Amino acid sequence: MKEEERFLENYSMDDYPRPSVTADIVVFKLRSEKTENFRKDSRGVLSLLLIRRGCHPFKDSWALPGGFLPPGETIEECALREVKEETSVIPASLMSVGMFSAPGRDPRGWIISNAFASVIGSTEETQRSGDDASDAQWFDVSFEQNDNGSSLLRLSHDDIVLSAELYEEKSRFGISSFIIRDSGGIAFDHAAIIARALTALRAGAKDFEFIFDFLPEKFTLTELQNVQEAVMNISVLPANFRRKVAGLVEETDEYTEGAGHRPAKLYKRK
Amino acid sequence: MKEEERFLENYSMDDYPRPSVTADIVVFKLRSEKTENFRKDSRGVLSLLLIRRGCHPFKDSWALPGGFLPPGETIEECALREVKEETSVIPASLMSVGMFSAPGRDPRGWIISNAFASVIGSTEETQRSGDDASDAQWFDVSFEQNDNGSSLLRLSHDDIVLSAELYEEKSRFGISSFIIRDSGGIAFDHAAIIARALTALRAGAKDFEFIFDFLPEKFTLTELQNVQEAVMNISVLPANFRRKVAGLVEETDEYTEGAGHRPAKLYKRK
DNA sequence: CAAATAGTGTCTCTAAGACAATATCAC
DNA sequence: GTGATATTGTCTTAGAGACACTATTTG
Repeated sequence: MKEEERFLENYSMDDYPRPSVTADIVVFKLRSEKTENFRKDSRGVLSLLLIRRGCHPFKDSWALPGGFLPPGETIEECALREVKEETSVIPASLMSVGMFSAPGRDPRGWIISNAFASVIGSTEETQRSGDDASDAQWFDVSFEQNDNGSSLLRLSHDDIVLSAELYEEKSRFGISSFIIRDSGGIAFDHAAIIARALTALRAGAKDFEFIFDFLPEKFTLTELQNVQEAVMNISVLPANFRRKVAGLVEETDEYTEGAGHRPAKLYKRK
Repeated sequence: MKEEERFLENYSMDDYPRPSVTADIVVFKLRSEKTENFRKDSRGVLSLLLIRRGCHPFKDSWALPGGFLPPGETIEECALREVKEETSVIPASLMSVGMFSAPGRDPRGWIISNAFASVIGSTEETQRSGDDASDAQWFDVSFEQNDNGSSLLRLSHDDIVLSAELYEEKSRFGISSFIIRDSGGIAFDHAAIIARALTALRAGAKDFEFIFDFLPEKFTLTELQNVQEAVMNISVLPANFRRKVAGLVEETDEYTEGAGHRPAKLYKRK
């Protein structure tokens, strides 16, 4: 083993070019939409966090939160730390949605990014995060995937609307990636990252992997159904939804009150 | 925009530490097992490609094929190139199984790896790849996942047997990763990479994403079933399997012959 | 009571799993 | 014919989707 020790002593990383590595995170949250009618409940709207860039490149454009991977950290720890720094909230889930490494994706040079999707719950405290600083805002998400592979991503916050146009390229090898036709003003290749994160989120929501993470500890089944519908952009019948999640939840003794209609039993995740 | 140009001119990547980035690939293939009885068909065995390291570190240990990401290449192109160099065959599929970035995973320093799973078909030509050089060999795969989270990975080639012991750590955040208890002599953290690749392969095989890639263009339904069974380590009833894949395949006019039993119709992927 | 949501019962259709039976070739 | 695999038919059961109906609260 002396030989190996000697080898390692002489080994220098500087002999080969190295890229900078970043973690970019798509932070999802469910925003409660206000309603005019006192009897009508609010619907959940899927939203994600964007940050207005204060420095070059893409100064003043909207971009995903993220940052460079420092030595001594795993890429997951890095992503988690960045979410905490940007939202001051610990996310309920974090999933990798793949590497983005196309040459030229960053004008600063050779910078590749590992993208993550993360979900934060909609409790009191998290509702405020990203709202105090004008440079971090929650954008409502609309993502329509067309049958011919093209898709439209619309992110809106008040009168700010970012409309990106993409198409999904299914290469051989089972790797499908989104190509940006029109970034809609979203910085870097972040529109493609968001599209892939949404696809991953919807795949996860189909088997109920993430839907609980959007809600507080105790919730009604209708609230849970709202999450599912907002994430997947579908609508399902209450009776069927309840049957499907019956095995995944646990009753509590508590009920909602004061809503102008029949109270609902609160459930916990099993 | 002058301002941005000036910024980019003054920007230097050398101001921040950067890791080396590699792509490591788990190349899967189905090996035909010889049979003694002239009437009995051969069964397929799932196997993967390992390379005996000729240089430090882990000299003489078995490791996954892979290499450093050079500038101007995407990580997928890099993985694809490495597979071609090692097997002289273009893989039928390539899927990312995630980033491995734990500090200390490589004794040479800060080196992080994007791992891929890839499948090559079992045509005449591919059967020879990896067999000519004694430093690249196909290892039969046995991967038993226990209910308590521990799992046993056994790779064998002739009298070489590598037995690794791992356990699956399901952290919060939905990220589950394999921790190596005993590497079984497999270099670096490659035992954990293989475990994750196998999990991804099995998940894909459940919805028939990859099973066709193991076979030549024309195949019998029994051959297809053998792939499914070898990859998932299960056994299914022929009648049910045929019904399930009926919509995914297309008949041809050709049949197998000379097998000592009823000939089978050849199918193509639809 | 009216409006709105909460929650249950049940019908149909499809798909999965199990099992039995028949078909066809090479030796 | 025998031994092997190929292929089809059908019974049962579980789950998804659709729809109708009942229950409960607040203004």
